[in-house]
Parts: sequence; C-alpha cells; structure tokens
Amino acid sequence: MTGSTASLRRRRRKAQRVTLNEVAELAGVSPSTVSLYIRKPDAVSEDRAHRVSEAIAKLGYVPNLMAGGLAAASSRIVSVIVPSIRNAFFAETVSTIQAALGSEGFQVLLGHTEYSEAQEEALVRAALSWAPAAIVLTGLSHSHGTRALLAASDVPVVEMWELGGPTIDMAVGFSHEEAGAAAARHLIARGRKNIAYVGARLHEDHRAARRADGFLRELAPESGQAGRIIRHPGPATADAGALLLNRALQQFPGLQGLACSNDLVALGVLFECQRRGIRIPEDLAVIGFGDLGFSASCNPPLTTIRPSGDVIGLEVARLVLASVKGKPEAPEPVIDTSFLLVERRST
Amino acid sequence: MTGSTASLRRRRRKAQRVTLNEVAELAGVSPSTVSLYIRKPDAVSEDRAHRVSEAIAKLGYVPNLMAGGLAAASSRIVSVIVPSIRNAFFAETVSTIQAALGSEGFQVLLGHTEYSEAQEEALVRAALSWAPAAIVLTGLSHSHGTRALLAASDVPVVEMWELGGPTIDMAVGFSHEEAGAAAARHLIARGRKNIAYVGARLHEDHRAARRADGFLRELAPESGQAGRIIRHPGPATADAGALLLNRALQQFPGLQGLACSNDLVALGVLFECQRRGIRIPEDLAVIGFGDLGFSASCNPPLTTIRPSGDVIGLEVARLVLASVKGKPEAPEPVIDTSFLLVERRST
DNA sequence: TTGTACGCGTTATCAC
DNA sequence: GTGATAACGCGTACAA
Repeated sequence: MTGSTASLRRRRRKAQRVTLNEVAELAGVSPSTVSLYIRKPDAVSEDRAHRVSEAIAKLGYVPNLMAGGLAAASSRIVSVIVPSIRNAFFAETVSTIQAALGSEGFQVLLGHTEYSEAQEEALVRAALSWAPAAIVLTGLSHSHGTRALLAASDVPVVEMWELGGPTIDMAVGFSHEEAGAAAARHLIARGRKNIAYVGARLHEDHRAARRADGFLRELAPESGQAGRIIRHPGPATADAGALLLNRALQQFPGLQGLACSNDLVALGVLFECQRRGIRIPEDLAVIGFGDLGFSASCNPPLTTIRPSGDVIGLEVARLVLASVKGKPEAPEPVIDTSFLLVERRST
Repeated sequence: MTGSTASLRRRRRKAQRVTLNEVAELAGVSPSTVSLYIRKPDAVSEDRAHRVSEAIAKLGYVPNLMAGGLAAASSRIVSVIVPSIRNAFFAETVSTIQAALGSEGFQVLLGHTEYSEAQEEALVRAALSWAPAAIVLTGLSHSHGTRALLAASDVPVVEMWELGGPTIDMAVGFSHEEAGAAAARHLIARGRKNIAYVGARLHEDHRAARRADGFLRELAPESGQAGRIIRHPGPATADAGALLLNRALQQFPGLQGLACSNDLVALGVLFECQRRGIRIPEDLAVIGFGDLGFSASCNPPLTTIRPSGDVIGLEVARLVLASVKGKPEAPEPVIDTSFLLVERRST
C-alpha cells in the first residue's frame, strides 16, 4: 500500500543540552548579558548583541523555559480548557486564541473536559502546575474544587462563551438565553404558530440548555406549554438532527417552525426534510445556531444565529495579554460579544 | 442584553505557593519522601503515605512541574503541531491524542502552522523549550531548520497523517496518493468516463495535492491528460465546493464523475447540484474524502474515503507512550493505518 | 550597559 | 523505606 518508507533516526542519544552559560562563554560575555539579550535585545550594546546572536546560532541554543519559569515564578503558557475541540465553535475559538497569543510568545496548553466538571477540575489542577500566565475556561459552571483551586492561585482567569451569571475573574461571551429567545421571536415574527426546539446533549451542554430556556420563555405567553423541547442525549450531529426532526413531527402534528441547538443538527433536519418531501421554509421554517461554514451554502441557505466565535477568541486573547502586562485595572473585565441573527432562506 | 453579571475577584495577591517542603514539614517527613510519594506512592510506607496525602490535601499543594522538569531534565508535555485545528480531521486526532495521553498524565501543547513550514519551525523551537516528552508533527514535509532542531534534540518525534516518504523518527498514517488513486478507480469502476478532481488549497496542503497526484496517475492510461484537476486557493469549505463544481462543469462538458479533496467541498458540490437540478449519482457521481460527521446523512449519502483519524490519534499516543517508557525498540515505528472507501449512494 | 551571587522547587544519587 | 545533598538552567536583585 505504501511506498518505501524508512526511519532515518532510531538512536536516542543523551543530547547534551546547550545552556545559556555556554552561549555566554562562546560570545565572551556574562550569562546575564545573554539572558538580557534574549528578553530585551535592545538593552544590550550592539556589538555584544551581535556576538551573542551569533553564538546562539552557532550553538543552536534553545532556551530552557522550565528553568526560566522557575526562576521567574511564572510561565508564558496559557491553559485553554474547552468541552471538546471537535466542536467547531471551540475549534475556531482555540485557533484564534492560539494565533493571537502565539505571536506574543505565549503557548497554548489544551484541555478537553468532555462536558465533565470533574474533568475540568483535574485539568485546572494540571494547568496550575505550570504557573500559567492565564487560564481560559469555557462557560460559567464549575465545580467547587475548581473555584477553590483558582481562588488559591493568583492566575488570571477568563471564562468564555457564556455570560449571565457571576464570573470568577473576567468573561467574554453572550447570553445564550437571549439567543434562544431571539430564535423563538424570529419564528413567531415569521407567523409560525406551532414551533419547537430540538437539542442535542442538553443535559451536559449548559449553554445549549440555556438557549432552550430562552426559547421557552418567549413561547410561554403563546401557548403556555413546557413540552416544546425535544432532546437527544448524544452529540450534536446531522444524524441527531434527522432523528430529532422525526420525533418532533410525531410529537407535534402540524409543526411549522423548528429551532435547532446547532447548525449541524439543522443540517440533518434539512436533509431529512428533503427525503420526506417537506419543503423548507414553506412547510417548515428552520433556524440553527452557530453559522458554521456550510450554513450559507445549504439548500436552502440556513437562517441561524452567529455567535462570533472568532471575536470571542480575540477578546479572550486581549484580556489575557492585558492581565499579564499587569494593567492596573482592565477597563472592562466582562465583555458581551453578543450574537447576530442571520436571516437566510430557511425561515 | 445580559443579566446581572458580577466579577467576584479582581484582586491579584501574591499567593504564596505551597511547596513540597511545606508539605514535608506538616507531614513530619523529609522532602524526599514527599517527592517519592508523589511519583511512586507504593514505594512509601503506608503510614507515611497517609500523613503525606493528608498534608497535601490540607495545604492544597499543587506540584510545580517546572521545578520538576528542570530537575528531571524532561517534562510530561507533548507538543502536537497541526496545520489547523479548524480542520475536522485534525480536531478529531488532537482530541483523541489528548484523551489518550491525558489519562497517562501528559499534557498537550498545541500549535498551528497554518500550512507554513516556517511557522512549524518556530513552533518546534518553542516546543523544544519545554523539554517535551515527544513532538507530534503533521505530514512528512518539514523545513531544513526543523529537521536540524529535531536532530539536535533527543526528543521522540511522531509524524502523522502521511506515509510514503522518509520519516524523521516514527510515523502513523497512510498514503494519500493511494487514496486519490482509489477514488479514481472507484469512479472508473462505476462506469464513469469523464471524471475530474476538485481540490481546495492544493498549493499548501501537500496531502490533498498527493491525493490529486494519485487520482491523475490512475487516469493517465485512460485519456492521458493532465488537466483534470481544478484548484481553489482558499480553504476547503462548502462554498469552495459550489465554486469548483461550476468551474468543473464549464471546463469539462459532459462531466460524469467528480472526486473532491474534502467532504466539505463535496457537500458544497451536492448543494449546488441540487440548485442546478443535476441529479446525483445519475448525472454526476461524487466522491469525497474524510467521512466527516454529516457525510452519511447527506441526501444522497456521500461516498467517501475514511482515513480513520481516531485510529491515527490512538496509534500516535501509543507510540509516544512507548517511546517515553523507553521500550528498547518500538516494534514498528511506521504504522500504516490505511483508509476505507465507504461506498454510499452518491456514486 | 555589564557582571556576580543567590535562589527558584524539585529530582536523583547515595548513604543510612 | 528514608533522608541529606547536590545539581537542574536561568532570572533578578545588586553592585560595578
């Protein structure tokens, strides 16, 4: 199956690590000068700077950040903890954070909670072991232990993707309840009477659950019922969307509008409608959440709510940077990135 | 927009860090014993182990991994460097790696190259600063500097997602040329005469380019032409798929079969076909690559090539673990995970 | 601007 | 099984 493939290196030598001292020796300067050059090149005289940079290149010197961090009692690591990187929202945000922070010399230590608070706590503890410059958490719900760990440390904390509750330190996001309410209002404004919300993993995904809450809140004056939500325990996939549509159709005869917890779910709904001959939006109006890459290209294009994951990432990075540079008081530690209802042809 | 939101903590105290010495003092044992207990709990007598664990809990001790790493000259960090975490393939693999490694006490330091070798080199250099337990790279193409950096270190290296060339150390993946050839063969076997390959970002994504090469290789005996590839410079999105379909239709009148560099591209093709009234597979057979979450739920379900990203992640983690535990000779440093052509209704 | 001395918190080695 | 001791490589006063 595969072409010729050879392993070039199987030896594992001791690889004496080049130290700052050796660089200093070769350059004919003191170690502290080298250290200074690395951190603030401009603070060193031009002629020595040149000699040092040459020595570094010649020796292939790579700084030992563990030693540096130990001496400085802090590192340039930023721990980013998300439920799952497979989720496109978080992939986008993490990508943005890493890009913004990377150019400033920070590195991202990644962790997945799989929607478990216990797992999150373990990840926070592990992160703290590195004296990180900051810790970025997803959402506002955390275990008692997590809060205690964080409170006992002096590490800046940014909570992202959710607003509308007490925050630990800083937060960037928006109210998911409002987003859910906006979806309901949109459907109602389009004249749909018989509407419902379908969601995946609502028992674990607090934010999707809050969107469902907001949806229901707008519904209450209409028909007063609480059962307009259909849940799927598994992850938000197109498959789940097809399943959920069928259950919704069965449970609510004459269904006219459907809000989905995720565009992926909406995609599944859309395909299943095609199969069953249900016309969108004539027979059923569909609104998603996320405005994922494909949402505008669907047939019909998907009306959805755009949370601006990249803006969240950017603002998170900005807060991290500000808190590291020790701004006396960050101007606004709670940033509402809001969301946008993007109306397309599916409603 | 948002409910009441208060920041509970804005103070930044010095937060005296609890050290191993303090734990030892409280437990009434020597620091060495505490250190030993943390690394090998069984090597400590039961009664002392108990006292130590109690002291740790009482003090809320969190080990300083920078000090540990400095002393041990190695860390439990694994650097994983991918082109982009927004790409579902890599998101899945990274997720799998992090899960498998996390349970063994390793942490993932993430990096994105954005398909730039220079960026990759910078990331490798940064990773090396932490004396990582291993470095995981994507693909087989790396800059000279990257190779030099890696060769000068004794860090185990795993290259993933590609096979079919010389590897630095260990590799897990498959031949993309074979995958492209398989797509062409499948289309030909289904009786399609006039077929083409559409790809996004082929100039940067070496693996997608090699799939195109393989596709062409199978074609050659048929019609001898080299122009059966259409490129889109941007990233692989559904949008790009729609664009590419239209260009393919225009360039190759009577087109009967289309291989896409990515299922997302295929999704866009599929929707555009719906809009233009092109029937799949009657008028046009479509095959994708990736078997992403939605591919089985499409209408019609998408024939595609499944690369088993999770298997790659698992094998990468296994190699990392094996090389860290210092197995004298890993049984097989080059693992072919192969791929699966999943035939569904779009061909 | 440059150099000296010290300590950061832990692991590894060695005696006990 | 346990505990003293010496590194580990670098930042950071401080002095020059």
